Amino acid sequence: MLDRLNADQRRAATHQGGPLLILAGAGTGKTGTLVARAAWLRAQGIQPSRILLLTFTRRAADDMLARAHPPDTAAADRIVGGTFHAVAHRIIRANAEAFALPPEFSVIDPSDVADVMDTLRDANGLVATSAGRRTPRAATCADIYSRCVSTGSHLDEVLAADYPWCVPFAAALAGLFSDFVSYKRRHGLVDFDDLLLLWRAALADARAGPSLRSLFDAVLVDEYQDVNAVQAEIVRLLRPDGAGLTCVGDDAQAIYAFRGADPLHLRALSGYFADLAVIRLSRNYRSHQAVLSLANEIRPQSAGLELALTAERGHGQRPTLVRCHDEATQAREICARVLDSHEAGVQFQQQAVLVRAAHHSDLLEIELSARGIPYVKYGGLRFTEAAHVKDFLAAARMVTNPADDLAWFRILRLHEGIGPVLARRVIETLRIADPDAFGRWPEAAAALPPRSSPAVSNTVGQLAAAAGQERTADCAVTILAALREPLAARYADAAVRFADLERLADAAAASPSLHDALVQLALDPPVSASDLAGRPRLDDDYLVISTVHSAKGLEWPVVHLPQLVDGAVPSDMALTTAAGLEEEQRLFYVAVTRARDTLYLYAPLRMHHHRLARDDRHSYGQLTRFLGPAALAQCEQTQAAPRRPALAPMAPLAAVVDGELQSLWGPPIATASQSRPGG
DNA sequence: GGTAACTGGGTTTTT
DNA sequence: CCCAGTTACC
Repeated sequence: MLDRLNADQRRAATHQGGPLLILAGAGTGKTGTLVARAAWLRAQGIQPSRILLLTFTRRAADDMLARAHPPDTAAADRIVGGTFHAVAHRIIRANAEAFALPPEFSVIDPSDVADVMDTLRDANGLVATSAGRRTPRAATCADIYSRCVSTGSHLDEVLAADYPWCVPFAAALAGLFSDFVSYKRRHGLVDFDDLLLLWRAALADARAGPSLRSLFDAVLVDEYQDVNAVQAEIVRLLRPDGAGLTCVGDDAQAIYAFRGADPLHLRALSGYFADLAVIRLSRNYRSHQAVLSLANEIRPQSAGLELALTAERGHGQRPTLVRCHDEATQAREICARVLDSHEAGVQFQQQAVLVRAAHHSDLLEIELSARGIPYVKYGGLRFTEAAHVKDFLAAARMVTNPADDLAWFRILRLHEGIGPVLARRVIETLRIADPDAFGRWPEAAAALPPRSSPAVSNTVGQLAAAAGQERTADCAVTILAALREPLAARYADAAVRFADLERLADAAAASPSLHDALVQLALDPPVSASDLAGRPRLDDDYLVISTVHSAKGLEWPVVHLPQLVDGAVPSDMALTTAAGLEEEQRLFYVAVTRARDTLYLYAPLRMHHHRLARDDRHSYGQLTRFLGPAALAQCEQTQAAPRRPALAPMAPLAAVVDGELQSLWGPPIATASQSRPGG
C-alpha cells in the first residue's frame, strides 16, 4: 500500500507519535493517504475497531472504509467510521438512559426545527404585525439558533455579525430559544446540534469521559477545515494530548461557514498542540497544470499554511473564459460546448456544470431540455423536503415516538377539514406526552367535525396498529397503508408521490428498526427517489449539474462554471462582510479545482437580478472580482456572438392583431358583415 | 369560529 | 416554489 504513495504521502502515512496535520490541496491523493495511514496504524498493532475515522459526508466515510478493507470484513475487524453526527448518534443511542433521553428519541432535521420554532414564535412576540415590522421567519430563527450553538457565540454577537436586521428582536429570540430547548426536552427531540453537544458533554464528563475516550487509540479527521467549534472540541476531548490524532484538511477549501464551520480551527491546531507536525501534499494528480495555474492564482493564502499545486499530468489546455451578451447566450454556449466535447468522445457524465446557487441553472436547464441533452441536478431541493415525504416521515415518527406532537400536527392537518386550531385541540386532548396517547383517541375524535372524523380515525387507528408491530418491514407497510387515502385526497399527483413512498418504505424496511431508518434519512437524506433504489440506470449518460457545495471532493474531465459575475459569484448575500467574501473566494477555488482536463468559465454581461424591482430586474453585471488581471492572464478569452433575431422588426403588436381581435366582438362593421354571412 | 382557496412578493450554500 | 396575508365559504 505504501509503494503507491509519493514521498510526502508516505511521510504522512507513517508519521509516528504526536499530532499530525496533513495540509492536503485539492486532488493530491488525500483519501489514499488516509487509507494508507489507517493501514499503517494497524500494522503498528492497533486494532481496527480502535481506529475512529470522522468525515463530513456519509459518502466520504463509505469511500474510505471501502478502500480500507474488503467488504466481507467482520464488524469487529472494521475501522469505526462515519460523520460526526452519525457517530454521535450511535453513542447516544447506545446510552440513551445515561443521557436521560427516551430510548426512541426523535432526531429532527433543520426543517423540523423551523417548524417547532414556528409554533413557539407567537408566544414570544415574533409574529408579523400588519404594522409592517418584518419579523425573522421561522427558518431564519432556526439558522440564528444553530449559529449560536455551533460557533459557541452569544446571540448578540451572532446578530451583530451576521443578522444585523434582527438585532431589534434579540430579546424575543432569546425567549424563543429558551422555549425551544425546553420544548425539545419535553418531547424527546434531538436536533443535529444536540447530537454534537451531547457527545461533547459526555466526553467532558468526569465519569463518562474517560471510558468514551478509551474506546479509541487513533482518531482520523477528514476535512478538518469544515469543523465547527463543538466538533473541534470533540476532537480535542477525544485526543487531549494530541497523541494518535491525524487531521486532514485545506483551509483554502473551507466553504461551510454558514453552518458554523470556521477554518480558524484548523489554523489554531498548531497553537493548541505544540508538537503538531504539518505535512503538505501539493503534488496534484487530478488536473492539468494549465488549470492549476489559474487555481494557484486565485487560491487565498493564509500565513503559515501556504500551498501551491503542481500538476503530475502535464500542461494541458488553458481555461477558456467565454464572455456572453446575456444569460440566454450563456446557456446556448454551454450547450454548444457540452455537445462539442460529447462529439469529441467525452460522455455527458464526464462533464459537470457547477453553480453557486441552485437557481443559477434555471435557464440552462430549459435550454438543455430543448436540445434533448439529459442531465441530473445535485444540490438544491432535497427529496426529504417534498411534502409527501415529510408526511411519511411524520407518520413514522408518530409511531416510534408518540410524544412527538409536531408529527401528530402534520398528520392531523393532512386531512380535509382539519386546520391548525383543531389539530392543536386534538393534541391537547390526547396528552401525547403521557403514555398510551393512542388509547385516548375516541375522546379526541368526538371533537372533530363529522365529515372528517372517520377518515382521521382510520389513519390514526392504522398508525396505532403500526406502533404495535415488531418487524420494521411490517411497520413500514402499515404506515404506507395508513397514508394511502389521505394522500390520495390531498395531492393531485398522488400516484407518483405514493410510488416514491413505496421506495422509501422499502429502504426503511431494510433497517434494524424504524428509529434507525428515520435517523439515517435525517442525517443522510437521499437526493432523489431514484437514489433510494441504488443507481438503476448506470448505463444511461447524464450531464451533471451541481452546486459547488455538493461538488466538493468530486472531479470531472470537463467542468463548466457559469454566472461569473459579481452578485452571483460572489453571491450578493455575501458581499457585505469581509469574511463572507473570503468564503466566496474559497468556493470559487473549490469550483476551479474540480476540473481534470478542460475548464470553461462563462461571464454573462446582463444578469437577471431578482432582488431588484420588477421593472428593473436586468442590470449589467461586472465580471467576478475573483478574476483579476493575473488570473485572467491564465485564461484564453473569447466573446460569444449574440443571437441575431430571425425576423425583421414588425409593427407593434396592437397594430398586428388587436384590430383583428376587436372584430370578433366589436360592433358589426361593413367589412366584417360581408365576411360573416348572417352577421 | 375555523378552514380552504387565492394572491402577491421573495428566493445561497447543507451535515 | 414557499410563505404571509386576505377573502370567501362552512
